[in-house]
Amino acid sequence: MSVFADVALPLPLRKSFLYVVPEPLAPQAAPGCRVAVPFRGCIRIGYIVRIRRSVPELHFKCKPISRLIDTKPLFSSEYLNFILKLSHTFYSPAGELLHASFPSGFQVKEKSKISLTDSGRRALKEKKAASSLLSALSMLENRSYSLNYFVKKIGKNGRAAVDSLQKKKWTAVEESIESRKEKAPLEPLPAFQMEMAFPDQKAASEARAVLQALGQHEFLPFLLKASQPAREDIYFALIRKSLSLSQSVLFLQPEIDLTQRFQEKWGKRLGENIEILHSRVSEAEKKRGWARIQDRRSRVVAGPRSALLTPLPDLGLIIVDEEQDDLYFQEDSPVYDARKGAWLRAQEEKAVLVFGSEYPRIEDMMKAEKNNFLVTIRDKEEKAPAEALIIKHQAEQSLLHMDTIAILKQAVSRNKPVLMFTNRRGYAAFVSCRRCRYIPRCENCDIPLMFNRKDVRMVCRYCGFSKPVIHECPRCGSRMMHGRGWGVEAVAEELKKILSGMTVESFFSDVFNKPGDMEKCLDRYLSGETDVLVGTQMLARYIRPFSASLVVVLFPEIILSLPDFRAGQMTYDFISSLKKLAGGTDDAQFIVQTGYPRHHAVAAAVRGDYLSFYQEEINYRSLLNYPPFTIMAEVVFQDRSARTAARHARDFLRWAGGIAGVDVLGPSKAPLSRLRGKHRIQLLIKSRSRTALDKIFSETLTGALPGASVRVYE
DNA sequence: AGCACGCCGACT
DNA sequence: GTCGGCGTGCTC
Repeated sequence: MSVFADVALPLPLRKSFLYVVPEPLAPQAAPGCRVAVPFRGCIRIGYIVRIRRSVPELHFKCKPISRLIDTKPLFSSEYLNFILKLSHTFYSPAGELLHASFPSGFQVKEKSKISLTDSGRRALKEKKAASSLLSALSMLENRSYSLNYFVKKIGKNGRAAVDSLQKKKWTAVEESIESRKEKAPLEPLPAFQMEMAFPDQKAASEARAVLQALGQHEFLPFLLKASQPAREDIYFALIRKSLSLSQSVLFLQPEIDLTQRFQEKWGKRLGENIEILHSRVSEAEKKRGWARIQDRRSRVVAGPRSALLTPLPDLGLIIVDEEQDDLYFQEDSPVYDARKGAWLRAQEEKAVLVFGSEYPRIEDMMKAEKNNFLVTIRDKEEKAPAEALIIKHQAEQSLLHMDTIAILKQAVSRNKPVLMFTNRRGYAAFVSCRRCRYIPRCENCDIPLMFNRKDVRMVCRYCGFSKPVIHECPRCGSRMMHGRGWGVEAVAEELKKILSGMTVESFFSDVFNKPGDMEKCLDRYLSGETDVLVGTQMLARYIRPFSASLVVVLFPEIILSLPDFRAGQMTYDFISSLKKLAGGTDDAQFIVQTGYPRHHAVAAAVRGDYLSFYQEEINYRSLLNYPPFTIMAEVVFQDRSARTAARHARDFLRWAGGIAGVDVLGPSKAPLSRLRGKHRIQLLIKSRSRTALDKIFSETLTGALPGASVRVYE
């Protein structure tokens, strides 16, 4: 009786492939093992995701696995199940997720060789084959080739040709896999020293419920609503306890820089137990780190969303800090939301899950309240918070209201450090013709080009496309092309005029040419050399709380105009993250200049009144049937040709529209209707239940969603 | 994805 | 008449 295996390949294919497990390999072949398999004439590396003793009648030829790479599974069954659920939830290829789960330093290369057999030699001499096969045979007369190279070399029909050569036994394939051997042995680990002093007993005791959950080997979620310092204390206590229980910890943060700061601050206290994994860590270091993790020598893995895909033995705790941050969503394939991923993984591993935020995502807050896992920590006695003020001003009139100017002048004259924020990069958000309203757009993406003053170019912020700025309108010929919308550079320029004699600097990525430029710019501000620093929300990530005497936010309502049900949350997040920076001195001020002073997201964020914002937002979402009141899936079909994208969308609609319990809206153009040269057609699915949504994305549809990405909101 | 098949426009 | 465009379907 044969044994079969479902093999997931690291390709953007949403299905696995069935192979026969040859008799001798059967005892060791298990889910989580890597295998080499014949696929389209080539040999490829894949992952066994399931072993089957029997299969239904097959309508295709099931090929045998060529080689088993791991005799023991590379992934635990918990990890594999987590990946399969993640794959199912986000309709993301399991093979790609598994492939991203270990450093490329451990990945094996396929090195199979093809050569002529004796009967092949005879066939060549007697010329008893079709000419295409003969020419392929003659290539092998004097030498052997790497299989994958040979297949390409014969060109057209290469795969079919190799298959028939093999069937006739004229050629032989010597399969071999090259894995890069570990050169240096793992360095011995220094004696483990963990600082025993407890940072803040009080904060930790308030989170007693969370601490007690550790070690129970049960899935227990928590939403920790607390300020950053209070959260840190609790995280430390939790990590410490997990380590004492010999459990591993996964610590996720939205951004690499935060992780680096975490390492600087906590690394020493946690001893050598901590492993930082992110894209800036070198491959060699990642490989060593990975080995230490599998060895149980490192028990804490910290990193951004991608760190979620790190197999960890005895995982007992997952922390997702700043959980409201949308950077947790991975947009490029394999697509996943690390928040949902953390949830699925904690469930599978029976671990404790801690979401932490000062102003949680509405969806998570509601879930936590409803299911009673919200832990609110009241603030410690903090440094003097800033006086918060809203100044009503329309963007069209002038950049700054006279009151804003007065406050600015006063702060600067007293040598106070000032930060100013806008959420537009560059000089102007876009350029337009005053006469005919023509707006130059990106050739690859359907968005207006941003005007970048520094190099007198118009650039696309999505794909980087740029062209020299035009002064004459290509449509009506007028010379009335003007920049519109204040970007960081334009704000800085305007400030220089108003605050003559003061140093004003812009902070955003395009301004920095050399590595280190950014740090120098920050240093100039922190040392007081720069009077006013202007930046986007990005700047806030580099400034510590309570370090500015005056923070001015310009027109946060730009976010509110986005066609996104989360715009309110984004606005609240934007304002709150900047409000944190102001304070420390008695006369510190936080100013928001806006045309919508009464919008609930703006007003509540300025007051720091999360609960009232939450109530308003919940009402709005309930009224309009948005998550968390429905599960929403946004399916975007992308293709170079608009027709293909639309056809796929229609095919999908035909299928999804017939499912009971879901509303399908669209197809329509996606908010970014063209991106990097690809047309984007969107469908929105609103579903009451997960089961109905699951039906749409069930196995029956696997592979039938070409070029589509799915984003699930719940 | 990547590749081969198939069916319609401008050319040695 | 063919070369090649890309639209279509498949990979166990």
